[in-house]
Amino acid sequence: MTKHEPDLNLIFQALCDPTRRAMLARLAQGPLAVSELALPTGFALPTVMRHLSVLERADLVHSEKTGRTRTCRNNPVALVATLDWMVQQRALWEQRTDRLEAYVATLMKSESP
Amino acid sequence: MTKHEPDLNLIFQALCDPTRRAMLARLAQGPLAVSELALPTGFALPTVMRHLSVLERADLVHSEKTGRTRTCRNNPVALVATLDWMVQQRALWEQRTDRLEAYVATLMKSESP
DNA sequence: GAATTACTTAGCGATATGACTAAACATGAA
DNA sequence: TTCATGTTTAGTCATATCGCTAAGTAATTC
Repeated sequence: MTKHEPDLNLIFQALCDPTRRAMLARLAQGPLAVSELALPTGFALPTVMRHLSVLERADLVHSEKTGRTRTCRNNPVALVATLDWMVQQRALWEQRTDRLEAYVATLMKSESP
Repeated sequence: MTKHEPDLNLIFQALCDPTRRAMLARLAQGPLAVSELALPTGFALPTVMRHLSVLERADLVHSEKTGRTRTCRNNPVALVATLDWMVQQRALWEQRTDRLEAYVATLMKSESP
C-alpha cells in the first residue's frame, strides 16, 4: 500500500510554481498524457516531467503508464488536506481578530460615561 | 499606497517552510517582536529575519518598527486570497469527479436490462 | 556619553530548483 | 526487424534557498 499522509512542505512547494498550478488546472478538466500536458506549457518534455514528479511527490497528481503513454490525473486528497490547514489558520487569525475587537469594545465601553 | 495584490507564487513559496508556518501560527495568537518570534525557533536572529522577510514579501505578515523593536502581525488578506484559489480548484476537481460519476452511472444504466 | 539592547547588513557554504540538450528505452506499427 | 512515438535518464548551467558568523546601526538605559 502506498499511502502518503499529506506533507504540507511538499504540497506548498509544489503549488508555488505557476507552471505546476497550470498543470493542475488543466488536469482538473480530466486526465492527460504527459505529452498532452506538456504541449501548452511551451517547455521541453524533460522539464515538464520534472514538474510532474514534483506534483507526484506532493501526491497532488497520480499517474500510470499503459503501453508507452503515461496518463496523469489529479488526486483531490492532498488539496483537501491543505485546504483544511488554511481554513484552520484563518479561523485562528479571525479568532484573534474577534478577541481584539472585543477588547477594543471593552475599552470604548469603559471610557464612555 | 502600498497595495500588493496577492501573488500565489510568493504566498505558496512562503508557506512551504515549516519554520515560517510555525511563525504564522504563533502570530495568530497576537503580534510579536522579532526576537520573541525568533526565540522558540532555535535559529539565529538573521535566519529568522530572512524567514520574516519572505513572509512579508508574500504579504502574509506586516511589521512596523517603533523605537528599536519591530512588531510583527499577520495580514489575513493574503491567506484568504490563497484560500479562494484552493476552494476554486477543489470545486473544479470535484465538478470533474461529479461528471465522472454521472458518466459511470450512465454506463451502468445502459448495461442493466 | 558609554554600555546594552534589538535589530540589520554583508557575506559564506551547502544544497535545491528550473531550465536546457543529448542520448537512451520501450512499445506499437509497418 | 526496422522505424516512429512517447517517455525517461543523464548531465550541465544559472540562480535561489537556508543555515551560519561577524560586524554594523540605532534607540534606551545607566
